Amino acid sequence: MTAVKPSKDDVVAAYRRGALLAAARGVFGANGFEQATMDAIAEEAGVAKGTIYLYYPSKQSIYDATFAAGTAELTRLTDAQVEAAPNPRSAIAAFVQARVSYFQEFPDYFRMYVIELSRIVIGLGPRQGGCRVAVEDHTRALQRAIEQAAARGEVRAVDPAAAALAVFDITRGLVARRLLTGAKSDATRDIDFITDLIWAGLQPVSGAQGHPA
Amino acid sequence: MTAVKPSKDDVVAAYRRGALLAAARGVFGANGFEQATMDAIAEEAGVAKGTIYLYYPSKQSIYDATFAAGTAELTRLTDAQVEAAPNPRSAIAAFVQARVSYFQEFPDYFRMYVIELSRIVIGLGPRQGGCRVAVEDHTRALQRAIEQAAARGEVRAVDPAAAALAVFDITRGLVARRLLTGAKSDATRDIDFITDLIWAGLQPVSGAQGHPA
DNA sequence: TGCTAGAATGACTGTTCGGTCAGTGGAGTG
DNA sequence: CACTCCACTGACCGAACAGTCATTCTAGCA
Repeated sequence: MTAVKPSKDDVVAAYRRGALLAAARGVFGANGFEQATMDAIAEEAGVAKGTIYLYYPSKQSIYDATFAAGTAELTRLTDAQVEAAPNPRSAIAAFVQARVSYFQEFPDYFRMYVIELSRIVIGLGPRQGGCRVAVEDHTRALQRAIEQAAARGEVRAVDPAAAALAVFDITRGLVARRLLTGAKSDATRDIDFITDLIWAGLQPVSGAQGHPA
Repeated sequence: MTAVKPSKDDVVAAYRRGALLAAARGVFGANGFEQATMDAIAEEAGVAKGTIYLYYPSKQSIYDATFAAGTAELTRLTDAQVEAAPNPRSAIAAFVQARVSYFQEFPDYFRMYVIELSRIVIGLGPRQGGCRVAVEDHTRALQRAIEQAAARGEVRAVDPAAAALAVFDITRGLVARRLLTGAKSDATRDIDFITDLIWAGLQPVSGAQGHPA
């Protein structure tokens, strides 16, 4: 509400915060939360350790800020692409495409993301709720697309959440494998494979009844 | 080669090792490698910390032993179920079923497993190769089943490895979600959903050409 | 029962790392 | 130029923890 004009100091502070976040993403991505040290982040950012504490009160807080920044951007991009898709099949493709390319652009964020997902499973995530919501957020647009398609009879009457999560899981696995093998190749083939597999899997009629002997 | 009869001491030692492994699984599963402490494992096992070092030379080594034990068992069970399946569709169902039930029985192992997979992505896994192989091992039987089905024309000519990994990924996600929500309900519905989705997705004819407008 | 080997113990050590704060230097001001 | 202010620094502190080892306990034997 109070519309203060950003002073020079504010701008400098914002810049510093951004630089710290980028450094933190590199260090956290390369080492995970526990193995990452504040000294390493400081060195990466080219400042003294104490300086970080002028901008973030704790290791956890800079971690959270780093993760949240990436998550917000990823969600924004994914949703935009999915919602711009002209039809359900394209929506699936768009979902996979958006995430693969974002993760490929920021592999350090992807590493943080993967670790965070596994921390949730353990139950010691940073505020257990925080990231659960993120997964649901990331999945929501796709889920809605599938829901609508089901309503229009373009796909089987499946649980849209389960189907969306399946795409989510496969995509995550794909990105992980591409990152590991250092795949620089175009991801189009992989994305098409996933899209085909799921789209075919969701078709109304065929296949589902093949439970012989 | 040297067939020594197991002495009483050997038996006691084996028992002790087993107890330590079970305690370690609980602690590592609940905390992850870094957060887990040798003191906690010792307490869980009801021995003094020094005792652990009589059986395992380091924290890393007891971790590795714990993880390897679970992995070997999981692989054995999965392969057995998949190979016993009478047809490809059942093979997929068997794969998912075997893993869901094993993970459900040993949630602590599942937590270690998930963390280990994410460590690989970071690149600082325990012997980077160690677990890569595990994923391939776990996937191999299913992959072969899909391969054969493709050869017989029962499914589309897909990349069997990619298809198997897709099932792998979805299954992992399913287990994670069930663990999180504390789902005690029968997993049959979920397993059927995955099986239907993938089996339909692999069908020879239909679906794949739905790229309108 | 007394003796002994070696299993088990847990206090201790060295190190690592998150977080602190007294001190410094340089930009802004009059 | 002198003075002030504060962003920045990095040596330091205390806690946590892997791993050690001198000591204690105990099972098995004579």
